[in-house]
Amino acid sequence: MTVVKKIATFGEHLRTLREMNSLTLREVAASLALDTSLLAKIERNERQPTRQHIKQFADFFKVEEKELVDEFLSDQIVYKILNEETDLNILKVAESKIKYLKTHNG
Amino acid sequence: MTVVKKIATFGEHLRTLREMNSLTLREVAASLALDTSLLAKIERNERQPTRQHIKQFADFFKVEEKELVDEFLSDQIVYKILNEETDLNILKVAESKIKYLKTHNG
DNA sequence: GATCTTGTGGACTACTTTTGACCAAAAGAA
DNA sequence: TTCTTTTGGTCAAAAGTAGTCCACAAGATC
Repeated sequence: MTVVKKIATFGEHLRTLREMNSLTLREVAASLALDTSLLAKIERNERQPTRQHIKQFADFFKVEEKELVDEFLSDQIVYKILNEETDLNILKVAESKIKYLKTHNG
Repeated sequence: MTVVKKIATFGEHLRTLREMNSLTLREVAASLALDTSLLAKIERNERQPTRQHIKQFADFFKVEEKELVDEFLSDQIVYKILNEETDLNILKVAESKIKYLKTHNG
């Protein structure tokens, strides 16, 4: 039986990728010309990665960029919902708005 | 048969409320002690309303505050998705993350 | 045409938030 | 202890946003 770690955030995902490759923060940071501390903060979700960062991570760890982008964007949505203390219903509202816009605007 | 206008954004909703009451931007702005231009921008989604604004609008137009808040928050999500050119799938990802967090954290 | 009203929108300032760098210190391994 | 890894605080700079002010365009009315 394989244990699959449930990954909840972009940062955790990133950290998991790094650990799966047995690399240290310093090593990865050096490879990508990033400040070690910045990378650490991104892994702890204390700083947001830029689009450029995400692309770098995807290239470096050989994963799909879209996979990381979606992880990042969904985090943003999660954060907003938890933070504003609303409920999951707004996801439905958002979904229908998007469908409406897509059929009526282009 | 009643024609129901499909409202897609917070701003449009707000404008519709105003027009249903046959009021001008200046009138509403004066009542709420807002700059007319700012109110116009909010109706056109060029400025984001604050929580306080939303409360004022709800009181003034006698609608549920939560209704307006949800409209506003869902707009934010819609904007993010359309803007980042991802797909509806991230709503699913976000939903499962939230459910996961709620069952595992509190 | 002159005037009034309504909504629009540019330009600007002030304010808030966020980033990324730097460095010190904690934590962990050997 | 010593070396390495990770964490965390601080801060200047950059980026983003709000709200104000003013001028203008379109439309209505006289």
